[in-house]
Amino acid sequence: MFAGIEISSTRGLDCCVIDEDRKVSLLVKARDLDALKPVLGTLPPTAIVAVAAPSGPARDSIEGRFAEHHVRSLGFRIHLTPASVDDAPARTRVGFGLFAALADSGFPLFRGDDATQGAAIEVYCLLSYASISGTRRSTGSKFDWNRSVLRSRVHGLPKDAEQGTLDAACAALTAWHFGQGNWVAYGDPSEGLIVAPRPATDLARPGATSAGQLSLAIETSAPPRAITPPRATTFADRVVAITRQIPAGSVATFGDIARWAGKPAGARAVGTILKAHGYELPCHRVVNANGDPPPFPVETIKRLQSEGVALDGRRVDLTTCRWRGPS
DNA sequence: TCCGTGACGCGAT
DNA sequence: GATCGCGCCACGG
Repeated sequence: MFAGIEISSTRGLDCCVIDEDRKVSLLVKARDLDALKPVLGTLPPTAIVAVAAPSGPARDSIEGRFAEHHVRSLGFRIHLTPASVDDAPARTRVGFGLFAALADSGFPLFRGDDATQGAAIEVYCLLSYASISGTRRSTGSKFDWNRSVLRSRVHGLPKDAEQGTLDAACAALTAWHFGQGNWVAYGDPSEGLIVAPRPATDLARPGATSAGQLSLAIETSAPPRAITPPRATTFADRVVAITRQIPAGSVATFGDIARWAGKPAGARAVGTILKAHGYELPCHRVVNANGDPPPFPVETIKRLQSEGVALDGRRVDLTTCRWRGPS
């Protein structure tokens, strides 16, 4: 059995279950998570459950999850999941709750291991549609394109299926591909993987990817379970990138940068990294938590003054000049 | 692989 | 306030 679940913030949850022959055996609309839970209890322990929503918050505090960056590098405008649950939209929070409920029901989140039965996987429908069909929607409505992709691949879908139903079926089909071993995964296993059917063609559009930043090519030849180590940007890379963005007239603390780079406790490491990069970065705009600039007394103070940073003696006034962080 | 070092942060004194 | 101790993390020998 292969289940797919789509979450809509306005229309509730859609669930589609298909069998080994990709025939629809169950279609359910649930108003909320509690209404769906009884359905989860009816699934066999070996079922694969695909959910079209993020499985958890981002681990790093600035820029969504690595899975989403990888999918974006393929040209999809996937939403970035925040690091804080409080910042997540309602639909995303429902998704977190759903994955928790699935784990309770015996379908733990797939994290790239060998256990590929009785598992929950995260999917992204637009990616799945493209991977399955080998094409991207160019003209025409999204709805018509989705339906045409599914028409010959999922049997027994009602003619009047709504978008939510289609996406649930697409998720279920992705679960089916997963069950066949015909899948690839994007992202960081410890943070959350997005699973998709193995693409029929190379998904990356020429020019659509910032290959320098995210050279994350997933291995598309056998064995299918191979997951390319996802963390293409190291902590040091992110520290450098963030420091470069600090505007003149503002400063950031080592701790700020460590948090934005994803390691709140890595302030000390930020100092190590910045020291190694010397003059290529505006290191004078990075101060410690007291506002003391790094040890280049005269030069640093002069540069900060010329940029309009408020100084109390040789100490930066953090209350007025602290950068609010990368956008 | 292990271990010492350091442009850090924070709480305690 | 200053200073200390401890934890933290990347890096290099």
